[in-house]
Amino acid sequence: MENSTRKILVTSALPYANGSIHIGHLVEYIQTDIWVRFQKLRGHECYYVCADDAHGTPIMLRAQKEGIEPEQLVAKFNVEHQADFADFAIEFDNYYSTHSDENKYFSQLIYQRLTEGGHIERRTISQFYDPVEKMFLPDRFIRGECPKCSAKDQYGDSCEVCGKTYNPTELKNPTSAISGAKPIEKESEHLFINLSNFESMLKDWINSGTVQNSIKHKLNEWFEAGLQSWDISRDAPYFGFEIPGEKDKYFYVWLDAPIGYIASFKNLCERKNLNFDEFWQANSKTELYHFIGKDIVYFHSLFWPAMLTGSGFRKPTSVFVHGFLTVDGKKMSKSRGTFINARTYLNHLNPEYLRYYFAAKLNQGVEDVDLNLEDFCQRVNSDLVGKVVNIASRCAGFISKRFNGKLADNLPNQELYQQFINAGVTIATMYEQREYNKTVREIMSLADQANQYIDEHKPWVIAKQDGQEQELQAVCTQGLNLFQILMAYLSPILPVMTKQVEKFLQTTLIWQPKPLLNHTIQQFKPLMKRVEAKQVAAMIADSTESLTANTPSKSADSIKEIISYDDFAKVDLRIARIIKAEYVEGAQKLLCLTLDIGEEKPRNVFAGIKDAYEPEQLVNRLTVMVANLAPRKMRFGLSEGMVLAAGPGKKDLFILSPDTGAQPGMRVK
RNA sequence: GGCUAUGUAGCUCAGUUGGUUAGAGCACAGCAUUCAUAAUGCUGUUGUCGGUGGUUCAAGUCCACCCAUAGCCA
Repeated sequence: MENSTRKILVTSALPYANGSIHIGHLVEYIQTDIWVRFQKLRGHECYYVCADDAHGTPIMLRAQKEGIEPEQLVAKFNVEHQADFADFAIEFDNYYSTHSDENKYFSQLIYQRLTEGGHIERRTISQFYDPVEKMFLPDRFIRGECPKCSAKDQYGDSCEVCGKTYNPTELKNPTSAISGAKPIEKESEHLFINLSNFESMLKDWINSGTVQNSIKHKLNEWFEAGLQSWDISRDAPYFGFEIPGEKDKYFYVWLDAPIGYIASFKNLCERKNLNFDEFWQANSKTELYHFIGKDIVYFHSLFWPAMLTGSGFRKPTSVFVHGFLTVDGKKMSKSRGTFINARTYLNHLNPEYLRYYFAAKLNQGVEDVDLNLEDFCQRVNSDLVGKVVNIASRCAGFISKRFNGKLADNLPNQELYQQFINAGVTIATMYEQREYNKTVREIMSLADQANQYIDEHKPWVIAKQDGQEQELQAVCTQGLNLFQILMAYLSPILPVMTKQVEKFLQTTLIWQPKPLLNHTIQQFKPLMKRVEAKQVAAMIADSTESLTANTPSKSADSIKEIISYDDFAKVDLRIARIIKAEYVEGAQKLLCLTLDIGEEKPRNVFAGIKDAYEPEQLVNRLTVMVANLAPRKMRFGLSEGMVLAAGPGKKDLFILSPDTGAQPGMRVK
């Protein structure tokens, strides 16, 4: 380990601004955050930047569906993401968005330099085009029958049934997932980065220890297959940055996404007055690391270094690839309740349980990480509560009660203290190499030693002997000082508990602290509660539930969990008279209903029942509506509630009718 | 389908270039202890090392094939 101060820039992959953060994402952010906190703790100059990945077709379409501008959608998720990260104690130096001025500037600059360097080529390609929505369709938005096994309703790139990969144009009976229309093939000129220009540079770079071995193998395999040019343009309509000098062409989201690392850092530099060039110029002496998942290796170890080199910037020092998260040995699943959103977790459990558990499992490899829920409870409880916190808990009582919070003025076992300090060398190496599982094992074996020390000296026996006060104070002082070192080593993993410990010990934890002697500490308060299996069960139930609410399944719809009357009473249902029903221009499924529920002004509600009812069938009918549902802005106007209907959908939808005698505005209860 | 990983005790994982009776933590059992959030200490049980075949004096470790799981195929 170098003694001099290193200058390090670290990134995590940019989460897509189209959905919530879930515990799978958190593996990476927690892994990165621990590494960054470790570097900072050791006195290095380290910056951790990230951003939302805000561009692309899915975001454009989702915003359209919600009837808002993509900027609004992206802004909403930015706030949500930042709140989730903050609550998991993930501490970015800057969290930004790829939809920013800085990113636009760097995207255009890099493109311009690549053009000048002769790395951009043009080619006309033929793609599926949705004639209704008037847009080219990304593979994921085309559905059809698999050309090989004829499985129905498959994506445009591969078949989930037989695993075959193909081009969307090979699908049988293709339809647009957006409009349902039959797509037509249409030609368009696209821009490509000529990757083969960078082949020898990439080979050298990849074979010089920048990625883990298994990733190197994978990349070499791609080299053998031959590098193809990379399509970096998309046609309008597209949410992204326009390509300078082109008409209706935008940068593909994957071009400006990694540039977001640069942009976010630039933004930080301006706020903190840092030297941008020192970190990004071609011959930079600083270190640059990207933490990513194994699914995006391609972008970060081929395209990205090529883009950087071709535009006169430095390349990453290393790309650190990790595996995916499984829960109880299986892929996260919504139906099993193991697709757990960050916020759902936070509603039930302490974030540091997860930070610790991931740390206890993570290594520098690319294998998947398994969250075994039973193991999670046992591990957290026995390691953190039973071993580590217990050391403080069993010593602090004596110090408070018998010595008024004052520690002894010397350590009875200097040697043991020094042994703990010496272990820091190994622990630091393990942190540096991202072998957190080894770090944790090492720290826990120290915790075992500390407990053995206390057990050997039996303060509870000494406490009952007259004239042994000094001995009692000394043993407890030793125990608490060993605890101090353990917490210092754990502080990158447990930053929140670290703060509580600093308050308790009345000190600031540094990497290898001096013993606290002749020093007054505060009364001990429990630093961490045990995880209870029922909390985990509640979290799983919660995750399972949110699914049934979002995607009603056609078959075997099971009854949801029992709710209280109070929960039910929150829904204000009213009898409504449909005074007007009309088609909505441009809408696939909607009818616009005007509803009288006895209010001064009738309500305007959009209902997805166009296939099931003609407007004239509905006029003057009574039905039931949810009157206190938050109004929702849709592409066609504001919907002020919803009418209730049963059935699987399309033609099979049946709205409710009250019995004769009910009047508009009556409460349904 | 091709490729890349992974598969070791009930659970989570270590096992260096092949070398004696295969390890750790958790869980479990017994004993001790009662300072501590029933926490801690000591002792102990547990394995056809995914399967089959092969190379070798010797294979968890190398080779081939197969099975399972995950990812990638721009």
